[in-house]
Amino acid sequence: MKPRPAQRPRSAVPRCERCTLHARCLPLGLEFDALQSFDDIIRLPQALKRGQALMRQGAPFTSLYVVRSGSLKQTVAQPEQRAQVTHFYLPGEIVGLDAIGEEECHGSVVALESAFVCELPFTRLEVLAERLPELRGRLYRCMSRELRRDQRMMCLLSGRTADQRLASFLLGLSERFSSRGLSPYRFFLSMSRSDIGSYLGLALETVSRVLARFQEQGAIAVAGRELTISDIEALEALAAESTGATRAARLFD
Amino acid sequence: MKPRPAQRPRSAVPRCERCTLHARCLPLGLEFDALQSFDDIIRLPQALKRGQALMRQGAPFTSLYVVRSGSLKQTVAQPEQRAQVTHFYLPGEIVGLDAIGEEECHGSVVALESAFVCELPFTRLEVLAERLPELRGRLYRCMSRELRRDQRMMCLLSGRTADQRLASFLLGLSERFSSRGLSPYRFFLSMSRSDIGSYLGLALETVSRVLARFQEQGAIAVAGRELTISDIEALEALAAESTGATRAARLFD
DNA sequence: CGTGTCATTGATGGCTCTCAACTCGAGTGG
DNA sequence: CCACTCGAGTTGAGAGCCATCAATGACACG
Repeated sequence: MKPRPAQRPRSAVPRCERCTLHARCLPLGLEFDALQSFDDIIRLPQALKRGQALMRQGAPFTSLYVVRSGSLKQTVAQPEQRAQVTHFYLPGEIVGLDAIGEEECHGSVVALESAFVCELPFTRLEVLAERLPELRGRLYRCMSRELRRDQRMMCLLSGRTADQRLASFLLGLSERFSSRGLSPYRFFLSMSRSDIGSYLGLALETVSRVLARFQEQGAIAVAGRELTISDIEALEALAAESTGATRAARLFD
Repeated sequence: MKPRPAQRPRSAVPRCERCTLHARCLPLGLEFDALQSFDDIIRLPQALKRGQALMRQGAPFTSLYVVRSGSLKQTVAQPEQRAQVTHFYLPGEIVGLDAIGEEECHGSVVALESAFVCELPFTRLEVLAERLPELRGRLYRCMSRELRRDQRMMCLLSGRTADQRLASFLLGLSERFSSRGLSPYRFFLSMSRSDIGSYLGLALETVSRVLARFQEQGAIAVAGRELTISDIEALEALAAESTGATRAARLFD
């Protein structure tokens, strides 16, 4: 509520080198002086409350954002369709890569809980990239990694059962939390069942039912949005196994 | 069959400025002398026969390719799953964006028919991009456009019926052919029903059935792989309409 | 003219959506 | 402190879409 009184001095000048996310963020691998330049273009960390929008679909695109803490979701509304969740963003991940080169934001991005983001005005980033080959490389890599991520998602959505989708989703979250130094076995689902369903192409009731079944089977324990993976191997089996008639997955050619 | 005897002199030195795809290709918007540099790094157009692989999943990544003629498909095999078609490439489109910054190719890319591709060795492209800001911008734009394309695909795959997927697919192809100067109403499907099914997350039998039904309804006419769109508005309606209980698509927020 | 691939068509079963009722907890106001 | 409201989540029953299995037809290739 109160407008952060004495906290300002510390965050007034963002310091990437001091950021705990440094190892996972965009400027990874930049030289010291390059990092200084990077600091110069970053805007003050921005606080978002739960439900607050970071960008709105169709609004002019100006900046990329790096999640510093909290989590967000991207939703895309297409004509004649209901809006769908297309992405969840965790700390260290970059929001807005899909709008580069466009005038408008491709989707709306909303905070799922209290969150902080660092703003990277894209025009300044481009100027900086002009003289920092490593930064260009990082950008390319981030984008192509996201392309691969989306393609895995497409594979998941086409022709996998609800069990497989949900198991893969949980394992993916587990891995992302793990690589951020958090527990891979116990974490908080900041998104609703409805969000998960929209993201995975399932009805929210199905999400609820499958989670309950996973719990019966002893693979996980869920209590509201608190999730514990009790048997990760069982979960991996659930993610991999085919519809029942697991006919040898043809990995031909 | 015969190894192109007298044709070589013309294609020996590729000339982007003369290429009929110039308006749709990567170097669009480059100045004349920049275009010259671009010509320098392009390798001889490469011919592919139907079924021949341009890249194989897991092989070292070295180059991007631009499709000059013909069409290709990308397939991605994931552990414990059957391989899936993730992309169809038409003339002017770039193959390999999802492997940038990686050591390995992300998926296999195979020619669906006789095809020509221009090779762009990535290291040389990077060097060139160093001094051509427009080229960097083009690359970013291509990648973010593909990100948006993938996200539309994800929306299509999650929660749309077979009819909607197939109608959207055909409309998408129509538009891509159209923007290449070909007829939007009559074109050749170089991919098999099985490929389409894999791409759309449907069984090949379903693809066949739905196409037959679209024909009954008078929206299209199919004869093998020759496709004619006879009523594009009907097709658009099929792509848009919801499962039957079209409850108002909530475009809230 | 066999052979294989691709495509079509039919019958059946199952996964998941939809509709609906209910529980639970938080926030609000009396 | 309690009743009320609202949203999120759970659970149940039925229907529908689509995958699967299977057989047949079309076509190219050698």
